[in-house]
Amino acid sequence: MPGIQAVAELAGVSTATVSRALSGKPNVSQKTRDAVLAAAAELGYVVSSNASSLATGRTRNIGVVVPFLTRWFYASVLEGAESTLRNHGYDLTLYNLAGGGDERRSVFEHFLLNKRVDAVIAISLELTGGELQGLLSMHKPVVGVGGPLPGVHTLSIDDVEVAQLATEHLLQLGHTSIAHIGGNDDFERDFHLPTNRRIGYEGALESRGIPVNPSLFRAADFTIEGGYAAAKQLLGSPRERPTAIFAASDEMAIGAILAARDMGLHVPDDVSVVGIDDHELSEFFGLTTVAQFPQLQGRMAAELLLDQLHPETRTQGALNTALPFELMVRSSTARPSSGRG
Amino acid sequence: MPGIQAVAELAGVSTATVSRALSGKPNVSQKTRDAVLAAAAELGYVVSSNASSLATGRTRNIGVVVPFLTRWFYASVLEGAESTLRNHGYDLTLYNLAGGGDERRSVFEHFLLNKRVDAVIAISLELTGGELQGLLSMHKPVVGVGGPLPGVHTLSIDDVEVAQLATEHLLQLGHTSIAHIGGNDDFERDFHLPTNRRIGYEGALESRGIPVNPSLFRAADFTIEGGYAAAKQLLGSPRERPTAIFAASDEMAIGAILAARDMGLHVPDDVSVVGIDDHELSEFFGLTTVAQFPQLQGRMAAELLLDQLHPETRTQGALNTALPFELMVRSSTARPSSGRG
DNA sequence: GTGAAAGCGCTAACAG
DNA sequence: CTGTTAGCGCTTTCAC
Repeated sequence: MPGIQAVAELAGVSTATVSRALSGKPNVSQKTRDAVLAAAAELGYVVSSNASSLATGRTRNIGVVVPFLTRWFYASVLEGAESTLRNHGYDLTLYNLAGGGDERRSVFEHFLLNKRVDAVIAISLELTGGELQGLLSMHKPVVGVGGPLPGVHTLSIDDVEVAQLATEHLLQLGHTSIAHIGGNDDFERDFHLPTNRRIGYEGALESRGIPVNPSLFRAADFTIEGGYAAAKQLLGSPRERPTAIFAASDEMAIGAILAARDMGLHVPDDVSVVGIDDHELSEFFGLTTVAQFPQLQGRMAAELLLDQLHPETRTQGALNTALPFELMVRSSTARPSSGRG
Repeated sequence: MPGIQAVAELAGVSTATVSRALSGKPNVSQKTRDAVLAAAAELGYVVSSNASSLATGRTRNIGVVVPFLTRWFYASVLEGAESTLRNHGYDLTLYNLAGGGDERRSVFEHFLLNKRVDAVIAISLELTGGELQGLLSMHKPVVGVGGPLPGVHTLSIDDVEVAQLATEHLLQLGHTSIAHIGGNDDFERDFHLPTNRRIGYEGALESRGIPVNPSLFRAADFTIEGGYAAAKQLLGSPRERPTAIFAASDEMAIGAILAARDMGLHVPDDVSVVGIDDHELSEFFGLTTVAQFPQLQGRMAAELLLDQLHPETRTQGALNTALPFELMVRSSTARPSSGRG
């Protein structure tokens, strides 16, 4: 494991010059630079990032905190962030909060407890004032994904808008009896996502003069299983079986499709289903959905952060950036069949 | 951002004592230790892991390389590793190879290029001689999950055995016409997993004197979609429709269940289906499967590594540890119905 | 354009 | 049990 000294000796220059040459600093003659590069290559020299970090105060390592790892959505955001960061020469250290309980505190103390990261990306996590304070007081830029965070750059999708779009698609097809499978309270912490989507849904109905029917709402846990159970309730109602279901996530929407099938109902003839996400399984199920592009979200978060880390390139923008979304119409939605109510 | 010096002054001791007290070293009087702890708390002092790493040569950070992030299986292994590492005070830096192409080389050069990690966990990755060499020559312990790696501690499941168990379950129920949906060549790199599972399947058949019928085999890509397509082929055969399908993964098995349903076949009455993994969706689909416990695998890998990092506690074991697996019988398998062949 | 030297913040002998 | 003193391996003024 040769050090910078060894390279310096081999190249016949000082360690200072080696450092300059290797980090692409301007004040080095081409000739010297070549010699240093050759020497470094010959010895297989690699800088010690610790030593370098200690000297510069920057680690080229950023922390990413996620609430779950095994859900497709979060894994995708993470994937987007990881590849972008690595392409820029940054490492990513991962903190997963899924364990619950003390995990969270331990993670945030970890962050503060070791200045190993230059910055933090928080995915779908509503940081507390204290957590944010801690990070910012150590001059660690923070970027949030999923909702607004006071005083921090964030990226988020307009959940109200997205839900409205999904519902409008159903309305435009002619549905008037539209059920909604929303998120339950456990997910409210996460920027009130269930409430926002429900607001969008209700708003769309009301703007068409359709009264909101509370019995057409069910809360679930964003899983296929949860969506399945909720849909069974909804579709089993003998009196007011809806002709369409808008689920707050694709996984729940897929659960709804499976529930319909199990009840002998045909999608979309008997019931239309629309979700949100564009989950990897959605195409397979022919699910109409509002796509949000999690990998892109991860990438954008990483880029936003890198921007902040390199003020010379800084492109100062608004504090909260709106994320793109798009209605993907597939085969799970159609006009309500005339044969039924 | 107070340094160790500030704490030393406040506590009225030397920096060496602060260091000792804070890292729980034995030679410190209780009284002094308390004073130091108090001072550190008062100042909100946190060690600089860089400085510490530089001085000790150890980073308390370990690198984890995964081939994919968005597949439930890998995410689960990662989750297991992350939580146990963090519980032991280690950070995890993540390297995802899903991008393909140059990613892999860049990652391994990264590892060698910065001594930021103390060790590496490679998940379902058959490292090349060069990659291994590089790591080991820098004295970085490596633990592999998923298959044997020369000269390195590894954890792996006995794929032949697992496949045999799944197939035997079907045989014991009385099936004789058992199809197999295996993995395609893209997954061979990964410790020949498809081949091994196929060997187990064929071995089980042969030991019962049932000839292997090549037309009852289909290769797919481990996804629901792939399993669906393969199963359609298998079940659509007018002459030799199998009474059971053994899929090399739960996702493919779920695809098979959905295919059967779409063809109007009933599971398990018309066709039994068994998979491998115990995927998070398997219970929902009532899928009989051979569970392998990915989170546990991650945890065990982390523990094995920590063992190697702390030789004082070292429990030297075999180079390759067998991972547990277990048949979970649910409702997708039953005796072949007497009404059919 | 290049070298000398002073740290970055901590830990680990070595004394005492 | 505690303090002194070297570094760990690099970067960065400041001179030349």
